[in-house]
Amino acid sequence: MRRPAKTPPAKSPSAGRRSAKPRPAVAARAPAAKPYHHGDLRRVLIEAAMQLVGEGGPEAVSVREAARRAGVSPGAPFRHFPSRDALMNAVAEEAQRRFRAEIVAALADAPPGDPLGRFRCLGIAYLRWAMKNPTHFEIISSRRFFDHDRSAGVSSDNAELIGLTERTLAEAFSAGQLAARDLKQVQIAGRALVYGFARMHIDGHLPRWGVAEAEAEQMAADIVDLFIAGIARPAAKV
Amino acid sequence: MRRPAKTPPAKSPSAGRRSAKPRPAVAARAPAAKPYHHGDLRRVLIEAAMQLVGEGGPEAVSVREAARRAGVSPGAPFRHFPSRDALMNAVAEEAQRRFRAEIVAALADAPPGDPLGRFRCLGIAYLRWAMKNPTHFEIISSRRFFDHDRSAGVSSDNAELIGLTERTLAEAFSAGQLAARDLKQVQIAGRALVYGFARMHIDGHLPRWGVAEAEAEQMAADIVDLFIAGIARPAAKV
DNA sequence: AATCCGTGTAATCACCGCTTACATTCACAA
DNA sequence: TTGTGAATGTAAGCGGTGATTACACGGATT
Repeated sequence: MRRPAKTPPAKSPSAGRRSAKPRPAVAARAPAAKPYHHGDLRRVLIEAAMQLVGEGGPEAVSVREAARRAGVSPGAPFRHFPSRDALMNAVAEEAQRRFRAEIVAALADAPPGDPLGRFRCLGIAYLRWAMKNPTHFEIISSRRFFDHDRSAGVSSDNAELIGLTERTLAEAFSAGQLAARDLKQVQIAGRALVYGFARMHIDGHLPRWGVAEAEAEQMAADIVDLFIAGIARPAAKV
Repeated sequence: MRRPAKTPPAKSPSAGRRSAKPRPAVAARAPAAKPYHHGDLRRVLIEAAMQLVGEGGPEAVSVREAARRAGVSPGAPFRHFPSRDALMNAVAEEAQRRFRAEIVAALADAPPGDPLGRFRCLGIAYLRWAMKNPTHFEIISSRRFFDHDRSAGVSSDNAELIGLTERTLAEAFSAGQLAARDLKQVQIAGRALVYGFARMHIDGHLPRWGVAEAEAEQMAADIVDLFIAGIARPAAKV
């Protein structure tokens, strides 16, 4: 369902697959990770699924299509993922990992002396990634693909990000850069702001600014600055 | 798909339907709208779909299940909706209508003298409805179910809401209640804030506050107040 | 060398969206 | 009153999907 007229009658692209199986060029080169039958189906499936997500969003991912792209039978993926949702979980974890990596990297470039500036940097990096990878961000957002609280690895990724913002905010407060009193409120409001802007961008709720997205990114920065100006101590305004 | 073991073999609940068709009690009472075969299938289908959305989110809606609940054959709905998406569009329009109605009603109760207070009222009403009807809000948000720009009726509903906030904001500015300069930025930031908070609530990104949701609602109000304090002229703070 | 378990295949099931051909029944008019 | 056309619903079926089962293969262990 939900993919009615995609590959019409088109004879199976894997005809005679058995004899001509590509076998990702892992012969006698290196033992690699898992040189079993396929080589590394699990990873290939995740990559295929991520590609599908990038092409048509989460709904465009089907186990069969991922199997097709990996060159295996429709039932093979179920040896690695008990269900489609499990595959999506893996995809979401991978996306979350990349998201976190980029945020942390961006923050590493920020000057350590100005907590509020680092907070701003955090928001900008967040929005930049979300707008550049809308479908992947969509997966991360929706709890349908993993529980942010459970799901070991991802939980720590996400928790680390939240902890990072909390710490940065606390430092800004200690440095006397904040006028706002309740840090928890500020933290949640900040998250809601960037999350909302990112999702508005994804969901098509933003005016159709220039196709170049430069305007959207400018607006993203403006929004973050507006928020920060709102919580900053008047004398310390940037 | 996506509903593997729901109604097991369970014999069709519509056995012998033909003779005992309920016919929504519209015999000689009143001409009603469309007392055709079924009575008013279109509306019944929309209501069934809305119920399904309320039970399991947008993904849980299937044309066949809606038809089942309406007591008609699986193909019948396609006489009224050319596709599943068209049905979802109708559901979304209905949800959007109710959303708009509640917002407007809430604003009608607000004192006309204080634009910024009305703006706050807008945000609170928005969040209250979104948190009380999470799945319906989800449908409204996702552009997959209708283009907010096209889709006649809904477009006006949505545009009206946006226009309302713009006007309220402009009034607040004229009244000297705002410190922020760029009204467009403020408007988008405000929308992003409430949209983000609502979606965080839906997507499970908020701490598990009390089950009573009272805490979430309190936090929602706090967030709105924090934002308003951030854009308000210092002397005019509420 | 024999065995075992992880992996992939083939076949199959129920459910889905959607289409087509056919049956029914209301509405309007001669 | 009686046709007749259009609106509505039914039955059957297509291809696609997630998921399960029985079977085949092959590297790793003994």
